[in-house]
Amino acid sequence: MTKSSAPGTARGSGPAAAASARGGRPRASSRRTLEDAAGELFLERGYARTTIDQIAQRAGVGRNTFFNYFATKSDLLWLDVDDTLRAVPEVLEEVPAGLAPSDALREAMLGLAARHPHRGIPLALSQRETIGAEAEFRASGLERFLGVAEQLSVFLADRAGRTPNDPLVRAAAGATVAALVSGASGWALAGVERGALVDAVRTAVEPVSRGYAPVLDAAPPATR
Amino acid sequence: MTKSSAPGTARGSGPAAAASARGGRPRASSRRTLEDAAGELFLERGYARTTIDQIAQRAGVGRNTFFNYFATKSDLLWLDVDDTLRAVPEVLEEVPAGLAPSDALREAMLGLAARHPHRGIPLALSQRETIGAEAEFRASGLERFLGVAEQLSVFLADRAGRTPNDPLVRAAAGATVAALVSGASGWALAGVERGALVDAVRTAVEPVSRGYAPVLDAAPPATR
DNA sequence: ACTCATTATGGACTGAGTACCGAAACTCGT
DNA sequence: ACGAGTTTCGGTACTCAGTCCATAATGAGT
Repeated sequence: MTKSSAPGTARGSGPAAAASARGGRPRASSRRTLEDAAGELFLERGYARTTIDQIAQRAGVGRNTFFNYFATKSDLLWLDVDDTLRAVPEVLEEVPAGLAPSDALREAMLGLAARHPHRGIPLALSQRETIGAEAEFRASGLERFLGVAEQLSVFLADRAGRTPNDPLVRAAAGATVAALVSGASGWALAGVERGALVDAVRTAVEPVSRGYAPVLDAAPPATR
Repeated sequence: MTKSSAPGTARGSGPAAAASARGGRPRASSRRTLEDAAGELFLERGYARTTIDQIAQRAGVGRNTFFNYFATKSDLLWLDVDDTLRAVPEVLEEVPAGLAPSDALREAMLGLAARHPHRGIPLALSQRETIGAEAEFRASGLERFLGVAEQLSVFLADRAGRTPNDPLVRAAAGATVAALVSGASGWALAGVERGALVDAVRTAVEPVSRGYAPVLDAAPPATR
């Protein structure tokens, strides 16, 4: 890998983290400037042919300042998604406690989808031909959702009275997230006339939830 | 990402590719030497702290020769798995034609598992503390299995009379592969007393297959 | 004024991956 | 035996992401 910067720390790593600290030099509002500069350059010359130096330069900022805001170049490809993904813990807490594990799984994904802004489609996807970062986009994306899968494992383990390392739990969490990603990317790739993200996600995730229901909702093995 | 080198081209990219070419300088049997040197160094100093130069040097070979055999440093983490993954197309062809799509999905995964050598556990997993390449290991692994998911989408589309881009198809393929990975890594992480890989994979994949059965095995939408 | 915390920035460094080029080593046709 | 074509080997040089470190700028609190 190299970096990754899980969504939790992604933006958090930047100056935005120390939100309400006392003193300190004020941020030159560079973050948004950097995003914009990067967006322009990606459209102009493509992702691969854009260097971090160029981004920083266009933003009128030092190269190191870039790394103050983003841990990785590829973080720029996931701006909106990271916003949503950072809300995962919160979303998981909001899932009603009474639900069967398999239902809780589905509802968690729907809750996440409901949070995502309607226009929050990664540049890399909506302008894929122009930006041309297929490979790096997928790689950096997979790591993000792997993080989600891990959180989901813990959540599911709790709800199902099993351990997070239970193979069944991990498989269910992984498959669910995979379905989520498929649904979401299908939605994102649909034209302007795409429906609601929640619907796309439901269609994709439902079967997984249903499939794991018999094994997941049954009483966990006696051995704890 | 950066490189990736899909399993199909992974080894193929190296000299081993031009198997039965006519003339040319003979390979100094370096491939295996490089693998061994890398393995030693990874155990000695860990993955991250091992440079390609060091590997090449210990193997008594030029740095460039390394890249003749491996496209990426992380390829070294997946030697055996790549062998198995390269057989995916073949495995898919061997899945009986009469099966329902959801069953075909499961059988494909089992067929793949059956091919994998019993001792084929990535160094990075069996020696994870020593090697310490968690992040890069996962990242490079995810890409590989994403490749599998894509092949599986095409396969499934064919078997289900749908298109490979059908959201349902992609979701099913993705979820299935996710389950496969969960099962396989659970198996790999189990101690010496692990059972058969096929069994672990079956347990993980079964529910997904079963879950998608109703939607997948039904007649595809009239519109094409 | 002084201290502390935070951000900005510049310089230097590591290491992966790429490009290019010429030399070695082998096959084959003549 | 010789030359042509082909493949591997290996060196030099380069690009660029990401890290480290030291220093200056800017503000809040006392």
